[in-house]
Amino acid sequence: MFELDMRSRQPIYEQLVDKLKELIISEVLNPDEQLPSVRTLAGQLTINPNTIQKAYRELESQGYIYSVKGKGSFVNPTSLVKNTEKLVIIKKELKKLLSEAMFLGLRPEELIKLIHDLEPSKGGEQKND
Amino acid sequence: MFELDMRSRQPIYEQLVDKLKELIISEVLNPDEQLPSVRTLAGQLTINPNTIQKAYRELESQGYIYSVKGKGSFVNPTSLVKNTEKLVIIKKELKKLLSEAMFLGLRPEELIKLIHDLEPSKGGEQKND
Amino acid sequence: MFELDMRSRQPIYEQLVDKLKELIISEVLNPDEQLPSVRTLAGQLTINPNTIQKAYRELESQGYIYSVKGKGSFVNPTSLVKNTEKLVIIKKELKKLLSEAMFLGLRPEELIKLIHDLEPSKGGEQKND
Amino acid sequence: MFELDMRSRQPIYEQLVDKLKELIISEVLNPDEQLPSVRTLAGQLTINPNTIQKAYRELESQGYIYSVKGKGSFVNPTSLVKNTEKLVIIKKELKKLLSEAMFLGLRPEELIKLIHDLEPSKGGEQKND
DNA sequence: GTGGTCTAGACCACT
DNA sequence: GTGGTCTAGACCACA
Repeated sequence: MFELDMRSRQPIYEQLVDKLKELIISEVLNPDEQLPSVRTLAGQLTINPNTIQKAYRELESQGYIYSVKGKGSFVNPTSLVKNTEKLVIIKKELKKLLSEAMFLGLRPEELIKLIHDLEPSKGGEQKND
Repeated sequence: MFELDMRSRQPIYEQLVDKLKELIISEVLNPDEQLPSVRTLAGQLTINPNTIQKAYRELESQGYIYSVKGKGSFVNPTSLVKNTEKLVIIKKELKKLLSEAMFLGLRPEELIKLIHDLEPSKGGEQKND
Repeated sequence: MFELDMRSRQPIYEQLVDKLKELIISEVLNPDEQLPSVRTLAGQLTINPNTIQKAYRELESQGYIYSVKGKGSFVNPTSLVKNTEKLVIIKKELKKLLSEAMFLGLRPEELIKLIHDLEPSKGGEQKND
Repeated sequence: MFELDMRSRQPIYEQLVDKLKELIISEVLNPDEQLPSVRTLAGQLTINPNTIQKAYRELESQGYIYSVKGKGSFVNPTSLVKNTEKLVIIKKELKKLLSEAMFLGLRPEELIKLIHDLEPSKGGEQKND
């Protein structure tokens, strides 16, 4: 299910955050759906439960999920996630990446294609590599 | 010349890499032009030469510059930079950022605007905040 | 009657405590009035009786209700609730919240409005969201 | 300097977050001032460095401080902290606390006094019990 | 069973 | 030296 790269420079918990965000954004995980428990997921991925906790906590503070003691962790309804401040930051990062990509030869058409692939109508159909 | 934010979360050497990439991409620094030496740049910016070294090494491994022992570091002709493997990675990152941005409510129009801002005026006109 | 948010971060028993306090404070529940029994309330809300128990125990230790073995739980006459120690704690918390709110830009006028909203209509008129 | 209650129900790291926020809000700690290092503070308080880290990380994600690898943790300029979403939450909490306080006999005058004590002009003069 | 806190101790990345 | 990540293992609170 999850493919973690233990040798990556990117911390494991961040990889987890990214993967889970992806699943939430692409609506593979639906609002109020329960996530695997900290311990179960830790068992499956053979990593320390604390690492999963850290990822879940990060997702919670970013508004993607909520956790309830004694019950579990759940996906937040999307309406709660919207954060305008974050959008500003992301746009800045996009700008940087875009200029580098175009320098390296990314053709605008490809870019447009990339965008269309992400249109909401597609809802999780697209390949992921 | 360089404005480094010593208070930024982003490590100084990464800021340097980004700035230098920008200058190369926007062709402020031309192919085969010599970069300032590690020591002089360190002196100008009043930071540790090791930090500059690290930035130059990173740029070299990414193909943006080349170093000649005893002479200095130089900008690579752009044709050599066009690294398809790198493009694949960047496209993946773009995809991630784009889908998150759209999830958070970025309107496609804004995105198109972002792209157009970068394309025609490639000579370094655009503001960067 | 009670609207519990099963998805809230706040433990269910605490939500119960808050709701019941509200009802007592706004005098919807009058002194010496009997509260619903643990079991019936548990049945109505379809939650575990232990959770109700815990809420009642908490309210009792805070002086808002009293329990009589074999008979049930009852609202305390308000005079008994006036616990100066408790007030000290609450004032401390208020101070903390107030200073943070003002640091984040809460204007004193808004604060005054908040207070006036609570004072005159004490009978439970105000909206609670 | 810090008085931590190891027996409190409130987690240590949260107590730390509160104390540090207080110091930042009351401008005892000034913008860009360096906080004690994770290890030093851990040593002084004889608690685990990880616990300090957790507190610092929380403060960072709330915008009160920023941390730089290899350099240390620093107080953020206040302008960066302002977060409107958080204000909404705080106002809701204030409402709850206020109604409880008034039920317990807090006189409006005392409340007004509390507010005046916090006016920016006072800047950290007030007693803290 | 669930999430959450804390410790002790190791190791990495950055300056 | 600094912050940051990760593990192993203990214990608490909630349902």
